[in-house]
Amino acid sequence: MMLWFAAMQDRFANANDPRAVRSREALHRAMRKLLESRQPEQITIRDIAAESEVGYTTYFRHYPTKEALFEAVVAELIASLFERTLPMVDAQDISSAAKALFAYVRENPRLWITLLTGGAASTLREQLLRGARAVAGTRSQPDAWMPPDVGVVLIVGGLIELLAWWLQQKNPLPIDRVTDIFVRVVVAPAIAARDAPPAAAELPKRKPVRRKA
Amino acid sequence: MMLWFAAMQDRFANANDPRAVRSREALHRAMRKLLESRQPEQITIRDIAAESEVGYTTYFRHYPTKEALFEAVVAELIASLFERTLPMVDAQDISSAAKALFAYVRENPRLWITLLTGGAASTLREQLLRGARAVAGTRSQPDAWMPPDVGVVLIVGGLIELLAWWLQQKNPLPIDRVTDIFVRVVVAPAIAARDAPPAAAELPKRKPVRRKA
DNA sequence: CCTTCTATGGAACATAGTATTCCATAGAAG
DNA sequence: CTTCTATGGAATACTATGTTCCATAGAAGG
Repeated sequence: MMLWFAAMQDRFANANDPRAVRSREALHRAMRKLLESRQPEQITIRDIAAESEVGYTTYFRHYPTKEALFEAVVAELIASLFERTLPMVDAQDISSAAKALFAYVRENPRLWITLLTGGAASTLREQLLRGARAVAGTRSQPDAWMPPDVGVVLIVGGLIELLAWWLQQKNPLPIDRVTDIFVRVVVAPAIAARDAPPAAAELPKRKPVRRKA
Repeated sequence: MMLWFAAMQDRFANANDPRAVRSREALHRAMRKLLESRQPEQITIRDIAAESEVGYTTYFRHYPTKEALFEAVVAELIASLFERTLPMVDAQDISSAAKALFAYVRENPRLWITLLTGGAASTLREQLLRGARAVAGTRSQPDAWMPPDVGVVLIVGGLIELLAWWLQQKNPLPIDRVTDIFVRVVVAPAIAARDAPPAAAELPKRKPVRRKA
C-alpha cells in the first residue's frame, strides 16, 4: 500500500511499469519513423501520438516537451553509434571505426539526413561532441599551438558535414572512398596539428581571378 | 491614377516607399539586436514589432513569416562578409581573407555566436555554402579522388565550427593564431586533396586505450 | 495648398499547437 | 479478488501566427 503520497503519482509514469515501457518504446519508434520524413520542428506532438497510437495526454506523462523526446531518441542513436565504433577507436584503428560508422548511418539514410541537416543537426552535433570529448579525454593544454579541444571540434564537425554530403548524393561514393577522405582530409590534419605545429604549408597558388566590382 | 488594380495593393508594401524603407530597416535592426540575446526560434514576431516600434500587422506587409526576415538579415550579413573578403580571395591570399573574416565577426560576437550555433547555424551554413560555391565555381569532376564540392563543404563547415569555438572562448586566441589554424588545418588539406590524392598518411599510433566494457 | 494614393497601426477574429485538469477504464501485481 | 496506477479522452487555458477591416497620417504630384 504505497498510497502515502498519491498526489505526485499522477504527474509522471513509473519508468518500470510494463505499460509505461510499451508507451515509451512506441513514442521512440514513432519519433524515429517521423524523422525519416521531416525535421523535428515540422512534427507535432499530435503527430507523434497518432503514429505511436499513444494518447495525446499520455505523451506528457513521459516527456514534458517535444524536444525532450527528440533528444532522448538522438541520445539512443548516438549511444548505439558509439557501441559500434568505440572498440576500434580504442584500438587506434580510426579507419575501421570510420567505416563502421559510415556503414551504420547508411542503414537508414533518410533518418540520418534529417539528423545531420537543418535544425536537428545542432542537437546531434552537441551530443556527438559530448561523446567525442569524453573519448578524447580533453586534457587542457592551453599552451599548445592548437588547443586540443579544437581538434575534437573540427573532427566532429567535419564528420557531420561529410556524412550529410555523402548521404545526399544520388550515386554515393563507396564506403572505403568516403572513409579515406574523412581520415586523410579531416582526421589526420587535426591530429597532426594537435601533436605538433605544422610547417607553414604554402597553399598552391593559381592565377588570380578577375571579378566584376 | 494607378487605382486600376487596387485590390492587391493592400497585401504587400511597395519596396521603394520611404515609409516602407524605414519600416524594413527598423525590422532588420530589431532582428539583429534580438539575435544578440537569443536564437530566432525564441524570438516572436511580437518581440520584433515591439523592438522595431513597427505595428504587429505591418510586419506581415513586409515578411510573410519570421523565417523570411531572419533569412533576409542573414543574407545581408553574408553579403557584407563577402564584400570584405572577396578581393583577397580573388588575389589568392586566403590568409588575409580569413583574417578579415575573423576580425569582422569579432565586431559583434554575441550576434555571431547565435548565428553560428543552435538552429540558426543551418541557415547560415546554407547561405555561406551557396556563396562559397559561387566563388569556387564548382566545376564537376566526378572522377577526381575527392569530388571538388566536398572541399567547399569541408572548408565552410570547418570555418563555422572554428568561428563558433573561437567566439565562445573566455580568452580568445589572437586573430593571427586562429587564422593559422583555419588555413593550415582546414583549408590547406582540403585544397591539397582536391588537387591530388594525398599519400596514405599514417595516423600517429599511440598506445591503445583500455576501456571498461 | 489640395488631392490622391498607400503604408501604417490597431481592434477583432480565426486557427494551430502546447499544456493541464478531471474522470472513467483497463491492465499489472500481489 | 483487490489495489494501484497508466492510459485515453473531454474540456479548458494559453500562446503565437496570420488575416480582415478600418481610420489615420505621410508621400507625391498637380
